Amino acid sequence: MLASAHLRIFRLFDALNDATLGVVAARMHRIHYRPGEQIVHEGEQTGEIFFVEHGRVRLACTAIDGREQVLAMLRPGASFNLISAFDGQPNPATARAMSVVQCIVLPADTLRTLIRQHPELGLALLHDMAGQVRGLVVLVEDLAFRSVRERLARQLLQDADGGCAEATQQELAERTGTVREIAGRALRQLAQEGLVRLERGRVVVLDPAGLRAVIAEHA
Amino acid sequence: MLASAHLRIFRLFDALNDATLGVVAARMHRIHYRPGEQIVHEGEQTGEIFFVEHGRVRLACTAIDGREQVLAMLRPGASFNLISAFDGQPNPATARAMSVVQCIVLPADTLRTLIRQHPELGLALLHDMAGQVRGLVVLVEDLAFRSVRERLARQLLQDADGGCAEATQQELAERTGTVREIAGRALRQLAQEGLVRLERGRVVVLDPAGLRAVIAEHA
DNA sequence: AGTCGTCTGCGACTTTTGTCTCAGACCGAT
DNA sequence: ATCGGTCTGAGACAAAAGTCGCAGACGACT
Repeated sequence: MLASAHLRIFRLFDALNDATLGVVAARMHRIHYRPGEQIVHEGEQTGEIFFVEHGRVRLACTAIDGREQVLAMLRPGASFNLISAFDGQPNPATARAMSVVQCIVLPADTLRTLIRQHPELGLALLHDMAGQVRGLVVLVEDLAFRSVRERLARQLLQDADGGCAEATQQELAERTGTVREIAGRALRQLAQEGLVRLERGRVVVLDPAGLRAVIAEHA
Repeated sequence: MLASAHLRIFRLFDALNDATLGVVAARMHRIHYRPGEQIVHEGEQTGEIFFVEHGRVRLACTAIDGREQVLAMLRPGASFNLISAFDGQPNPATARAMSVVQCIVLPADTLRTLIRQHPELGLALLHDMAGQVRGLVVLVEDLAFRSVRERLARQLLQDADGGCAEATQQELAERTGTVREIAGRALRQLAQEGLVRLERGRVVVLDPAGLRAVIAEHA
């Protein structure tokens, strides 16, 4: 059984007291996913809201030819499927577990009634969703204005916790909106310039300042 | 003075009764803008929420080199600056009047207190914002997967109320995320194929079905 | 009617990105 | 140790997008 304490890692619920949260917890259940497993599929409509407890979840949309564009990488504490839950339309993106993932699931109508009782929760969600919009705007700017090289540099900086980004070139390509070969080329060039070192399944960032310069150079 | 009736065109306020709406109306004021005038600037933070009463408003973000990427074209009934209002961060986009525009402005904190009193309003806003997210995801898919030709075809279809799109090639280029020359080329090709006719400041759509075929051809 | 600014047409050229193809390297499992 | 799958390096080529430069056309305004 889920206890209210489990939900405290989600700032969204800060506005609710323990009693209320306990009632909510009773309506939720926990699901586990294996790496690579799809959690929600583009086009389907589940009517449920997911909260990431452990692991990494990738939100991406798929083209007809199979290419994928990553919209966001979610960490514990984040939620997804909100959009579909609030406008009732099919989900615009696919969510996939990129590691062992543990999620908590809440029916959308439970959340709606909860908002009616606790308007603060609605405000928190609006705050949350505003962040999502912001992230998408940044992505649009990236795709519209910047070269693969620049996008890659950004991605590496953002992705490199503790000096190295744990991702294959294929994965980096999808996150930056291009294909493996192009990402590989750009990475090799960055490596030649001494900014990164390439290893199998990871990229070690040697010179963060240099990468930041790459991003700015286009100006 | 603003009357509550003026606010009824915004579905957002459906949940409020006339008395409440009257109180809200007292807090709002109306502003007019000339074509081309900037309403909110990227990076600034106004703490106000705008509702479009009349005219067309363009939301766009600007690159360092001056190129613009249009995020959305707003019609009467739409709102903007919500994101900045709810997370307190600077506005990610510039809003510009593309015609004579009349807006109603509401302080963000008034809206917040209003949501606390009427949670339904929060739900309505969440619904609204979900639509915004959806629009951005579509834009990202467009930029990532489709060619200029295809994006242009989409834009023309979506834009052509009553058979013709009233926009310069420059404007169409910005909406489709490219430059004037490229958009011009693609348009001339579409014209040669008999799908559209080019005129000064407008594009007449001759064959909507043909345009839809253009969008699908890439598959 | 003339002038100015905006809008358009269009060609030559460069750069960037994407496609195709193959070979070698690495890793885990048998 | 060998095998198969995944990951990577790399080159040739094609296509798309962007840049530059310029000329003409149209409209608004004086």
